Amino acid sequence: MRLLTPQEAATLPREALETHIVSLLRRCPGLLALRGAHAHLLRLRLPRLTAAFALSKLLASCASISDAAAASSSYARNLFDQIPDPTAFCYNSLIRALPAAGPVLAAYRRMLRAGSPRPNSFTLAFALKACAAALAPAEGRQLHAQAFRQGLESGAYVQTGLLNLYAKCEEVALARTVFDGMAGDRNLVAWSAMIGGYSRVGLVNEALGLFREMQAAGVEPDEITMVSVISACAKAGALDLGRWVHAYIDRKGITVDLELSTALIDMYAKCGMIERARRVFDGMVERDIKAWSAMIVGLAIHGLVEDALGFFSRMLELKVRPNNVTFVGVLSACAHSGLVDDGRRYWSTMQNLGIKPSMENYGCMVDLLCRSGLLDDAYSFVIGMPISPNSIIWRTLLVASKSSNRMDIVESASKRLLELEPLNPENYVLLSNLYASNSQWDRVSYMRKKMKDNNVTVVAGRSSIEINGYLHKFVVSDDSHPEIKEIRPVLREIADRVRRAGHKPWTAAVLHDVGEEEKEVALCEHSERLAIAYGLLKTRAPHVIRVVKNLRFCPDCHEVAKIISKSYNREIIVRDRVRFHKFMGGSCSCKDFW
DNA sequence: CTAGGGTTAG
Repeated sequence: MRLLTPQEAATLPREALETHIVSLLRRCPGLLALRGAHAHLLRLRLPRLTAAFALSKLLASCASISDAAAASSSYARNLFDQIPDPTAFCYNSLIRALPAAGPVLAAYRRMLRAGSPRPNSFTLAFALKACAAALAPAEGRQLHAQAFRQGLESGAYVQTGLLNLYAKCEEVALARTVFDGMAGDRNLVAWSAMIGGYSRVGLVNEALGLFREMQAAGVEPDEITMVSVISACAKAGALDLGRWVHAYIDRKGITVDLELSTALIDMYAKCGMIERARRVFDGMVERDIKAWSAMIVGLAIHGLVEDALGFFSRMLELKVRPNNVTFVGVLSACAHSGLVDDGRRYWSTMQNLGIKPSMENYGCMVDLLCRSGLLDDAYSFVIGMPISPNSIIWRTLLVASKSSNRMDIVESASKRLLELEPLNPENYVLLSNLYASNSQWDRVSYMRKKMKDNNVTVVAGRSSIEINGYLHKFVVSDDSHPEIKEIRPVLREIADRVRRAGHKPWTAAVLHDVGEEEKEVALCEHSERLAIAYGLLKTRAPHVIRVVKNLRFCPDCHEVAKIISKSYNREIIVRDRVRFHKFMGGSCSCKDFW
């Protein structure tokens, strides 16, 4: 577009000048461009009112520019301070441009203190969105109270803003309260936000149930709704459901856009159908870094290392810039097949690309070194990390030190782990099992004592299985399932077969502090066995029994699943959260851990 | 000027 000269600007009417300002700012993708436009507008020596208009519009543009939030937000603050009588629109724009919940709340309070203008529903909607993005429910609650005080709580946008805030912060019950309060005017956005909230925390049946309710209420889903539904299936490993939902998407002619495709790739990969994931990926018209990353991570999960690395180079050739998540895929692929040198090379590639390693990236490197038996390298790598290692990293190191019988590393790593997380039951399960398998009984009882002293109780093992589109959940020794009477005999038979197969009814040392005779009961009522029993009861071969388990350091569930598989001639896959041991060529089975 | 979506290590 042609820029105006000051002489031209002086002769133009106000409307024309404002049009010029608006279309000029529309062309500003980043902070630099915006500053350029700002300088141009200053040169025009606009009349007072038009200048204020320009500043407001400049401020509004700050929210949508892509530059580092910090730089653009301080620029936005500067602009705001230059506006003599900021309107509500100005405050709203400022709030939109601020990066964190704290500053947003401060700006909101400043507006209240000024007395005028009053916040409107836009103000609250923006502020709530900022709190949701920053995962700051405390600040959000304050805004919730404010919404009441300002009489703005009934606005549709404020309500969905609140709903979404709670949903994003995983406060599902609060989100539901808001949702229930909306009864009459729930629109597609509200339904989607609520479904997304359930999906985020893994309440798949609730997400799916609400999805059905939504349809019954005559609200037609769009691609955004379906992303949440599909990712709920991915989280739960609900393959049949996921396929049904995919078919539904096709049947309804819902656009499978970039985000939905990515969700589908993730779902198929996490549910074990990597070929379908790949087909979705191949069918995409555009692929951004998240799509590539989902695909690469999916391939890595399945141990398809060459493919994962091949996709990575193809991605680089297409000039798509990798991010931390991409390198999680690449590095974990290397770790899964012992490619230490390649892993190290990718590590420096990452640094050369200016990507600051995330905790997960460090974790991948530790895992890579550990799996290759380079315990000393792994240990010095952990010690040399510029950020303080988290508990996952210490546990990775511990498990590997145990397999290599490096009790010296176990010693110091366990110390650090318990300092870091003295209240996490997972750590005690891990450590006491570790010492038990090394016959260090004094250590085992020390762990128990420490647990007791710290008032730590063990997390129950939880598993789920999908039957006919419904997810059945089981907890250790849980008899609340409506069909428990039919499940029990199957369980007993499983226990018999396990014993006949010569499997020692050994179980986690602290998980069940029980006598010998009770041990077998505890063993046969492990959650995954309950789930497998239910699967045997409800399905016939060749239906694959897929069970999802919550605990990673579960001592023998995969081994037992294998025995049951063989004995019943059924395919049984036990998956812990995302990893399929079936595809790992044994490299990741519990046997190696313990 | 408002609200809902996808990828992360053990």
